[in-house]
Amino acid sequence: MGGMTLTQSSPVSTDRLDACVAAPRLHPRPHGEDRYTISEVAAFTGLTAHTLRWYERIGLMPHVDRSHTGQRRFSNQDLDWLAFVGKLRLTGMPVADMVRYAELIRVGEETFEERQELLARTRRDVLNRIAELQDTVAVLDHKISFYADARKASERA
Amino acid sequence: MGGMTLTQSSPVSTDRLDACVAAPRLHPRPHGEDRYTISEVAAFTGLTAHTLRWYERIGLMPHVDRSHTGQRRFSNQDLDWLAFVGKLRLTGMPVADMVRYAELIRVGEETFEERQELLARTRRDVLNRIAELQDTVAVLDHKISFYADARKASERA
DNA sequence: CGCTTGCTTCGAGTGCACTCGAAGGATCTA
DNA sequence: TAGATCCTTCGAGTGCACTCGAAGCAAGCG
Repeated sequence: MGGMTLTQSSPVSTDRLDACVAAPRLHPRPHGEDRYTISEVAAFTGLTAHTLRWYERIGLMPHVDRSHTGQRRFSNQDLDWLAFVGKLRLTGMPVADMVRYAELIRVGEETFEERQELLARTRRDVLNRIAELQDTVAVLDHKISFYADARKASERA
Repeated sequence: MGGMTLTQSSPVSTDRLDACVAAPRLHPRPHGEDRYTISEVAAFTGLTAHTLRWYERIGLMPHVDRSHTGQRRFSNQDLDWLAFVGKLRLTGMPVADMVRYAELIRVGEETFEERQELLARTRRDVLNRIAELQDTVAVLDHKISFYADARKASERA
């Protein structure tokens, strides 16, 4: 697990309104020089070249640019997208759902509503997940303090 | 996924101090009648009988009682344990780590410290996970409001 | 010029956590 | 006493998300 240093992701592909806004040095190279090779992207994201090609194959990358000879050239937007995918992965969202979202982006602006709904559903799921985890922390705290008390008691003995 | 209705879990096995305390009706049957068959437990937890036996096989169940003829009879404590395991599973903790914890319980009270440490580590991990998820929610909010704005704008047009 | 990196396609392997089925027998319940 | 439920052991299958290797060839770079 190498990195995924990139964090702030802006809406991708069809919505490039804030592509360069409020992002001082989030990308390895500035707009204009953002034509990364696959191994560069692998280094930045911690994903392998194999996995990056696989993402593209299954439709999880909304179209990566190519050099005149057919080599992949990833852009800052692609990096943003990958960072976003990384976040979604952390939520446990199945890859199939991410692919769905990527498809909607490929289709165009008429899918804004559906995209919003998908993200809203995801958001709801993530909040539920957070609640579950907080619940778990409570249980853990309970048990941890039990052990703390027990050990204090045995010291006193 | 059937259920796992049980939620509050009390320290299990070696620490039965609060076994019946502050738990008015958390268990299907009261203390004394808590000798559940495997299919009952399967119904309560949503796990299959296969999975319950598998948990035992790999050491994830600290010793289930048996009837005089060798059939499993689960106790309320076993149910608590299963509920706890369910919570840990939600955190993404690998089964091997849970087995480790179960082993420590089997060994006895001299492992209190190690158990406490293990739980503390887990707690830390869960808190990190929560932070990541909150981060993700922020990204999601960002994108959702982008789509909301975009759709409002297109309505105005 | 040679080495590294990249491309494609194909297919197999990995790790995790189940999940299921079957054989062959014992026990429980109505 | 019949049919449901339980036991054991064994081994295979599933789904997900990679992960890797190899073949065979094109391109980049020092």
